[in-house]
Amino acid sequence: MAERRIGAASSASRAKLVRAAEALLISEGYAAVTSRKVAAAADLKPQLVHYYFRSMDDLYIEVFRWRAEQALEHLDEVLSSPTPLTDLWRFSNDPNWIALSVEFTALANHRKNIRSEIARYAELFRERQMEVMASALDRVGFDRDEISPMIALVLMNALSRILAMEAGLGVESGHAETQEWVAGWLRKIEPGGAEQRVEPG
Amino acid sequence: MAERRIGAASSASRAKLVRAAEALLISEGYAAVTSRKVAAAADLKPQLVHYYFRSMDDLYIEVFRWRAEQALEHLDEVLSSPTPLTDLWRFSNDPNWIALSVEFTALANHRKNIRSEIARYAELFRERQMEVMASALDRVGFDRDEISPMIALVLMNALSRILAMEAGLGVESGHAETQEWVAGWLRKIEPGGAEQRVEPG
DNA sequence: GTCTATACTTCGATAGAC
DNA sequence: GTCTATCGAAGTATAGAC
Repeated sequence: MAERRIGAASSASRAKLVRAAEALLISEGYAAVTSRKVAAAADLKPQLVHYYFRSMDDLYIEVFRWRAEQALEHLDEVLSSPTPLTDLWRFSNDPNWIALSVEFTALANHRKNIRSEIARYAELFRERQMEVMASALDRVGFDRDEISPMIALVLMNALSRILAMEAGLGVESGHAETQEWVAGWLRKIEPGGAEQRVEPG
Repeated sequence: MAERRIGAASSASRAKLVRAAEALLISEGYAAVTSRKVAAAADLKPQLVHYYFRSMDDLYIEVFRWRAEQALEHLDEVLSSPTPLTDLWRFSNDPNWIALSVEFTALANHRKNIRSEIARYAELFRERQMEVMASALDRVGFDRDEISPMIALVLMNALSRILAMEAGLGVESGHAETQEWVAGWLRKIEPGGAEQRVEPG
């Protein structure tokens, strides 16, 4: 049978749908991202979702790609920041980004297409962030045999994500103490970033 | 209007539904946990789900409570283990537990009832795990001013969860190195647990 | 290229039979 | 106390009009 026609990638309606879907994903979760709700939020007819996207999964993937590309560009800026690690820490703490991550992780666990797309970008992120971490540690003169940039990166990433996720749930035990510990390290490595530190919690 | 009647908590059918729902949650995600699919997996009629649970959310919460209570009991056993930290690390790495965590975290972000239930248990877990961590560090004679048990706990928890989540997605950069780093610490603190270490990845 | 009318599937939930 | 018959709402997706 003939393939159903798909709307142009440059369409304004299409872009509206992607942005509406992202907002819904963050505020209500992937199960609430239905063709009807997305269309309503974009002020369009539900059937348009299926005209511009072959399936709902395709729409999810488009949302992810759009945001991931934005994040990669942001990482490029961070790389030339005077306080890259502090910026990196704050970036991983962004509530919207965390909410999206949770949704996509859940989705990815059960949809092969989405999983491979996320894995691809996750490797890109780690690669890009490694440049940031390695150059930051080098600049302060840390010995690579004592503190591995990769381990430091994975650690920082894990901490920021879990702290943000827990904070979103209202779990706070140990957060203040851990945030202060991280802040101490950041002050040591990037004295300039200290005063712009985000409040813990 | 009169409240709909709800089946007895001791019912065998009810228990079958909870277990079927958990299996579905892990294998297909919360969006796939519908009354019809749960009933089919439990070999019961779909309407029974609504007889035993006021809503689907109530069923999700019941699944969570059941598994969380099991986890708390497990933590009690770990507390008296010769290698508590190694056990804790392995526990947080359990793929089924991680999959459930991801699903419930996503659910909790958008459902107040579920969120408060998860937050409640998360605090209980941290409390119980703090006993494990503090006693383990004390036993080896670590100085609490140099290494805080709470920070060590949050760190270990964050690492194990993120590593397991990423591994589930197929993301592996830096994992071997980080796993080995953790294993090194565990060997230092719990020499007995080294040879039973789980393979990284 | 863009959008609408419509098909038909599956959902949560309740009222009522046993 | 247990289970079934059934409803109305909501879901994805396609075929066809403009």
